[in-house]
Amino acid sequence: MARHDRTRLPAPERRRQIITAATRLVAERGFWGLSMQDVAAACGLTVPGLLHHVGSKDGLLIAILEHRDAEDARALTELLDGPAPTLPELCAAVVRRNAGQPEIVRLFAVLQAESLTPDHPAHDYFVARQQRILQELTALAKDAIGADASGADIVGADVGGAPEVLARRIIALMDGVQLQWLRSPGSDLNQLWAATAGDLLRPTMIPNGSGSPGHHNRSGS
Amino acid sequence: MARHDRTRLPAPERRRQIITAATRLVAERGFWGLSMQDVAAACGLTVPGLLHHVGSKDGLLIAILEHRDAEDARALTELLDGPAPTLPELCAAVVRRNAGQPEIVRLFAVLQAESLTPDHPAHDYFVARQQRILQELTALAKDAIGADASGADIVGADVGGAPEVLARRIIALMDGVQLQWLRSPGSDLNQLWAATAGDLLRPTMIPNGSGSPGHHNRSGS
DNA sequence: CCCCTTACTGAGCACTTGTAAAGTAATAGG
DNA sequence: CCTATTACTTTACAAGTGCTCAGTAAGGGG
Repeated sequence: MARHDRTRLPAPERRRQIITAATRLVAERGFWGLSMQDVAAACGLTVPGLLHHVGSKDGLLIAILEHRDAEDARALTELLDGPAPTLPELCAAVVRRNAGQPEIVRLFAVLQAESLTPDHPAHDYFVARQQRILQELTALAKDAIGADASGADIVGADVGGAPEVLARRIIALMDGVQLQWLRSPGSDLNQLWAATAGDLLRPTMIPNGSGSPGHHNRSGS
Repeated sequence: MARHDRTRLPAPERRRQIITAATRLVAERGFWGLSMQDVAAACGLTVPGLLHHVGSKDGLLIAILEHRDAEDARALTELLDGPAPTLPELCAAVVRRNAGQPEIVRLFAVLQAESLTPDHPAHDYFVARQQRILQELTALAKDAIGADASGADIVGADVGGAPEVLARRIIALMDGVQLQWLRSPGSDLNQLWAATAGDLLRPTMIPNGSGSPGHHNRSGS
């Protein structure tokens, strides 16, 4: 059990390793199902050795989430460093990114469901996250709708008056599609999203002009 | 700990009590986070007493899921005993029912996420369930599209050719909306669903004419 | 009445859980 | 080279895990 390899690592590096390993394990078993022993073993050190870096099991989860926040913020600002992105652009970017990291998507799917209980250590985190995402998307949706407020709606369906509703719909659809994607191992998230939800945003989704606004012809799958 | 009340119950009744208690606990903590001790305590008996009825922890989960299957089948056939339901009718019925039992919805949300891992005891169950629901909805979607194949599509958005896509979209949307609903305690699922996804099916959704299409007032958060 | 089925308890097994305290050794700075 | 920091181990603990086995007592059928 106890590794005598004595490969002593500097703190930040070991921390990164820990977070990486723990992320995978939490995505598989959830937080309640996570054992510090498994994480420690995956990193080649003992449990107290692990605790030296993260303090406690809750501390480990917090570390994971903070790391993800930082990572996502970095990747997102890099991915959208151009001018202010439109709503469809942002959706496309997010989907494209998520398609490449199923483990991360699963991490959030599992944790999001698990943390519905108020006494889950990540409960507050996910409440705040949900609220933040909803606000951001609502703002973008307002732009998307307002830009085309002339008459024909830019989105494929009736929005119902509030851009918040459009934001909620997008969030719900993405969560649901991602769940389906994760459950069918062979599938591609990009395809699944484009087929299932693409035409809700299609008109402005493709910058280069093949898609003329107004009508979208029903294309084969 | 050990109850001396000696309230001895007949097997089916105790089983029902166990399943009810366990359902609530699994919905809160997931299956990995569930402890037999908690279930036993909630039923006022000891752990071996509980094991006498369900055999093992996995057996308990199986019992829960089987009970839910039976219960859902019963409620659904009762709710739709009329002629063959259209797709919007079925959606409305499901939503209306789910709105009244958030704990059950949460049970499935948590378990569905947790069981993404193949070694979860409910993995196969949810794979099969997902497949079954998709087939059923696809069949209904085929009818819904075919019935209105004349020109204007019955659904609010481009279907993309395959009724399966419409089914997938509905499933995804419902899963996502339910998640949002569960996370904001005050909200009403009926409203949330109508606002977020209603206009995807609205045209045929309301048989009796009170609801004129076009507007629905915005629901609160 | 008795007896036999059965719902249930008590004790205990062989772990595993997260965490604390104290000691060891590798490394960086002077 | 020496010393202070610190990454890490060993040991230990108290509690909790699912589960087994043998026993007890309640309730229904004869």
